[in-house]
Amino acid sequence: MTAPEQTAAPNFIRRIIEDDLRAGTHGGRVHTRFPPEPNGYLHIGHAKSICLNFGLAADFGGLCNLRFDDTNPETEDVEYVESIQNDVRWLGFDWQERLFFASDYFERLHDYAVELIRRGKAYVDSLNAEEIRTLRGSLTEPGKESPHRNRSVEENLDLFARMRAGEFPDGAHVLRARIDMAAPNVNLRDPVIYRIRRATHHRTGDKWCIYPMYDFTHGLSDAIEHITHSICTLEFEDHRPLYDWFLDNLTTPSRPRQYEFARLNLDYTVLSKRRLIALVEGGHVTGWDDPRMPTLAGIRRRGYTPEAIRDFCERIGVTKNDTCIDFAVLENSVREHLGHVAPRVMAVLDPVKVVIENYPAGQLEQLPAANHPQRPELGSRAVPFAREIFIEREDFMEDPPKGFHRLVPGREVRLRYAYFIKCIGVVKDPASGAITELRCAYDPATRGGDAPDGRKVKGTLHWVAAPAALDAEVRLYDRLFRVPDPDAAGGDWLGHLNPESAKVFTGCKLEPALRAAAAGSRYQFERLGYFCADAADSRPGAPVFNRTATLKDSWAKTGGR
RNA sequence: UGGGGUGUGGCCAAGUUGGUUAAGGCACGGGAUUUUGAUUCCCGCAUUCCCAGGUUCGAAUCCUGGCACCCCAGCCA
Repeated sequence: MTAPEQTAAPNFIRRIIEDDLRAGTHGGRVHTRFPPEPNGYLHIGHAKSICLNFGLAADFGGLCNLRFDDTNPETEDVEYVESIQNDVRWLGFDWQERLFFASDYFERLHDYAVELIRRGKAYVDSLNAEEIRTLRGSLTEPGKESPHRNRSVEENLDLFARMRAGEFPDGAHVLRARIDMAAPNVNLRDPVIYRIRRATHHRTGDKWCIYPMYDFTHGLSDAIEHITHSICTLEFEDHRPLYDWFLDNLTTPSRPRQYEFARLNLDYTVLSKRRLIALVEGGHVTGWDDPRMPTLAGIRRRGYTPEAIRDFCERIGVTKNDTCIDFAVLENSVREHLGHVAPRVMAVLDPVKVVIENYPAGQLEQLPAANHPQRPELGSRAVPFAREIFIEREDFMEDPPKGFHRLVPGREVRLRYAYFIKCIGVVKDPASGAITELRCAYDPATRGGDAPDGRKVKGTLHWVAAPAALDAEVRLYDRLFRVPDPDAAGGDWLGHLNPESAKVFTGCKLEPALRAAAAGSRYQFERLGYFCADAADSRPGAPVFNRTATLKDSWAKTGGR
């Protein structure tokens, strides 16, 4: 088990567990589970649940199972059960040998259903979906009983057996719990617990043609696994009476309790499965692992670390409040982690050539550069320097606003780890007026970046020597939507997609050490941000980089850019 | 009066057996340090806890009444 954050913040669920432990409620055990349905990829919202469930188990000396809630074969697929396991593992959690599937319990679940029928607590209804809906009543009016509600136990047993045997077409009958059609909580109005569905299940194949519903399955699966605290999201709060009803009316091996917490909402993105699927299928992103997606696969490809995600989940807390987390909190978590572990390196995204007139042509010298100035133990590397280098186009201005302390005609700046240079000329394309080259002079006495006479310089620029530069593609990602809440912004939520969420820069100039960057490795491109070698598109010797996050930029904030 | 939930600073969130000046994080503002306008480091940032009454020597914490927002009528989970 990894990630037992020692500074576990207090929350209402921890308090419940502490009380249970004190009272010896579940025999002093803590056993949770993360129960995804394998019908989509995991996203950052699931990470909150994963960290909560596995984290609680770890902190209280308990266990956490991974259980797939695979009761709807029509929407589920092995592709998802694989990606989900992969993502949970990546996040840093281990379910050891406790990988379960609700489908493993189909036989037992079936027996529980039979037990319910025997006790007169369930019946086969032969109304169609439309009729059942009508009789269910409305939120303010009670429902009406089905004409089949009082069939005999024998008839119900017979019908249910024949449902299982495949004697009826899909939809012909359903098994319903016999509770209360007038219950103010509509979930209790004789909920359907089994339906006939001839679909090939990704695990049980064609063995079954009847499948149990979530409400019936979940609590019983929890009981079978001896789960103590079954933690789910708020929308299931109304289902808790049902959860309890099944456990109260059946003889189960244990008595789990359900608790609900608020799901995560994040600024400038969408987290509903339906929306995520729409983004993928509509071609608005390149796939589930598009670096702009809030999926764990996307976030991972973007360069986020598991540590950062866990830290984020720790910071946002666990409550029942309906909230929306500021995107900056997530960014802060990655910056903090990457700031500590990412080696520094230099890369010029939008290059403009600089010719240092007084530097010997043909000369190439190696200058030492720290891999992490705050962590000398991470060592240093040699960076080549030459007469022709590239600097960032936006680091030069002919007519700068006040406060701009980068390169300007006649002004001296420092090239990081190299020399002071002064701009002595600007070469432009006569036709367009665009700057094509800058002419500079360097001071040989400032090698390494310090002036022996103690003179100071306001700006320090990153740079890459032209003869040694590695050409590469770098992708700059930004928030997927241009409004904080795409659903509430009016109009079609897709209309709020940020057209600039992915900018591809080709011909970027990187320091040569990056040629060896392994796919997935993360760096800080000095003064620019954190970048990660794309795991899918990088080739040996030819990495492609994704921007994970920018560095904070107080100059940009003042409107300097 | 359908049922269930939630309301503490811009965004999160401690605080819950009523008792000093209402934690902390993010964001924001100011300052120091700085060969990344980054990092780090200080300092500031709710006389007030959805509102209105009430109980009390004392309430974010108790009572009453409002208001706002979220979820529920799948043979989805």
